[in-house]
Amino acid sequence: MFDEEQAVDAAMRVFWASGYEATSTQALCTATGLGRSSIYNTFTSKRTLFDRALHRYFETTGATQLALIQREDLPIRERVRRILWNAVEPAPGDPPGCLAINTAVELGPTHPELVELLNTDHAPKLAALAEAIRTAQAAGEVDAARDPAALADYTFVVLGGLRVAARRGATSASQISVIEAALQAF
Amino acid sequence: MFDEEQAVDAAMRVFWASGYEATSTQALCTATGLGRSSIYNTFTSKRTLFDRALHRYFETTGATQLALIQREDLPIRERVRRILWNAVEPAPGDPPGCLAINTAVELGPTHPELVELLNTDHAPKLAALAEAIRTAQAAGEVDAARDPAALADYTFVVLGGLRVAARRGATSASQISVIEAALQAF
DNA sequence: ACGGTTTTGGACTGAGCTGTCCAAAACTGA
DNA sequence: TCAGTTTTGGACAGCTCAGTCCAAAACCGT
Repeated sequence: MFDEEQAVDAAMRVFWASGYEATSTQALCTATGLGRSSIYNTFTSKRTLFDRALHRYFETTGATQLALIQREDLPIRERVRRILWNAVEPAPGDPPGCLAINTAVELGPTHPELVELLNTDHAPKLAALAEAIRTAQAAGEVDAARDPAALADYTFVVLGGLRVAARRGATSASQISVIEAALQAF
Repeated sequence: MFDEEQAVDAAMRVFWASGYEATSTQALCTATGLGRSSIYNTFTSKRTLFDRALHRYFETTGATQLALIQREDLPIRERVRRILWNAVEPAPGDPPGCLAINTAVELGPTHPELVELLNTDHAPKLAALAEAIRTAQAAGEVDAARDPAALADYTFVVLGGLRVAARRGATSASQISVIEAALQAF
């Protein structure tokens, strides 16, 4: 009767902004514009809806991120720069930070199955970036002595750090200067 | 009647492990070994106890961190390495990650007064590290063209990223290789 | 030892939470 | 149009939550 994906999207933004525990089912009803029946009929439980929201987040952000990693027309340093820039130019209407990181921080130690979910989303991006760095090394763009997997890991750790900073209201200027500092490691 | 600091310490670890919202007052009673009366008599509310816990976290971790930043007998790169190593060798009995970062992520966007609190703790460490880097530049340890404040900011962003990774159960090996990659930026 | 204060255990309160239920409304195919 | 199914609103149930209260116990200076 209603657009399911649209409802998941609205729920996603609430979880993203406020976290899992702090989000009430009432807040989800308000945000989606649906009644409790509709939500529970369609999504079974708050937790299931959260999982759907997380999957949607992966699909929407993961695809563009992966595409960016594999843009071979750009030098690797530029690709990494643009990955990190996602943390300084949030799309309008998006809450600060990153739902995946919020989830890892809030629920990681207490919900191992979510950690696994986060990892299965993360692993291919990590692998793709490591592979891209390896190619860049062959082309002489990056010092061949460096470990590509470590550099890929490093990149996402910095991205995570930027996303944490965003949750604290870091200024764009500060984020940008951190990115430039981070790129010196390449 | 009981050791107040010890109670705050126990509460701190529960908040640190599970987050603010997911921690019930009952869990705080169990962890501290106190009854509800004692807790509410002494700490007024869950939120006040959380603030106390956060302050305790600042005092215990902030002091050693600041001391490390100012250890002029060590080269700056080594000091930064040791700062970052805090994320790979957690003290036994400490939950994974960092209470300050967990708080920024979980409560930052919805509780601006906590962000302010986090910032007043963070600012002096940032300033001290920037100053230490400036001194290191004068001694020729670090490229003088780099912006000390940006490098200091960068260091703590990486630390934050490592702490997020720790919440996802990152291996020590991965954390260490990220640290070594991060140090290349200096 | 003892009167006065402080602290404690644990029952209690009211609010808010997730999830259920059902009758009415809306939709469907023929 | 109309029987049959699906979806919806909103009341409801059961539970857990943060916080209160009070009588009993523990503590204290003298």
